[in-house]
Amino acid sequence: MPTDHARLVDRVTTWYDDVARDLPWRSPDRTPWGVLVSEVMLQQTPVVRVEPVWRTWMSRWPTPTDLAAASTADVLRAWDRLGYPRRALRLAECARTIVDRHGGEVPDDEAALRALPGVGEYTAAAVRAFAFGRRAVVVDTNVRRLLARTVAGAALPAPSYTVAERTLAETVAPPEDVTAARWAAASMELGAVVCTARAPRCGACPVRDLCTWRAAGHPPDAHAGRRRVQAWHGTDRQVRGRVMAVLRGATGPVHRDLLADVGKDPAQVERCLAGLVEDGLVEQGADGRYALPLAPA
DNA sequence: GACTCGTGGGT
DNA sequence: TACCCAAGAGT
Repeated sequence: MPTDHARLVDRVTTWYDDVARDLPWRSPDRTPWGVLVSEVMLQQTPVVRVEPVWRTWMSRWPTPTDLAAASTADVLRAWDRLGYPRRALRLAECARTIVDRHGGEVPDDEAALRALPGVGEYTAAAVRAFAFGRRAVVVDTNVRRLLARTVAGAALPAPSYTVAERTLAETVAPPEDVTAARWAAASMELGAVVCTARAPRCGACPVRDLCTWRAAGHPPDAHAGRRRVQAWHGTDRQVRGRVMAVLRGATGPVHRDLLADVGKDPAQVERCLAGLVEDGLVEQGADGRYALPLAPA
């Protein structure tokens, strides 16, 4: 099926050249560091929420050296409500690692990128493709869905990333650096704005005539009902989030009494505070009050 | 592999 | 309203 894959790549990349969103980390004057920051922020967080935070962040800490010197409290406040604040800690540690081991420059090879805190298979590939224009097999949730539909004929990919998907993505990715990098950006974009999870806009799709899922009459998700739903109400994550929101908004250390109402169960609040301290997101002073950590973690 | 980890908008 | 889901990583 190389011919079909080549047609898919050609159509999607041509479409992308016309309609790509004008995102700041795609600007011609972008830096590898700016790309890396965007990728970490975009992990599980929508573009619309990341963009303003990214702009402020890059203005304040334009290089890894700048971020490496920042206090943890400043980093966590700048992260604001992007969610999963441990990512912010990892990004700061990532900056320090880049300064210590790579002379302040974002590395461009796979192994060095993967060794950075907060950088996994996806992010390493994305940085190689988007920051350095290298061929990398970039597979995120958008690409998984796009390939599931167009090639595999399924409504949605399997709940967890499979070897078969990885192999398929490797096969579809074109061999040349420039084309592969374009395909990486274009396939993600199509999944994000047209081939969406809930209400795909097939009428606007440049490859609708090639789509196996469409040809099969849009069969329903075979994994429906077996997908684990993310619990939220009453969970530790909700309580942790409330604690972090209070501490971000506080000007100084906060007494435990002011944190009592973030959860119904005092034991849960206690457990969450201990976990946040353990994670390096919160510090408890000698007087017992809580605050965002001052020194770099 | 199964779990955990935030937040807010769309349907 | 309740649920779904978003450029994943680390344990």
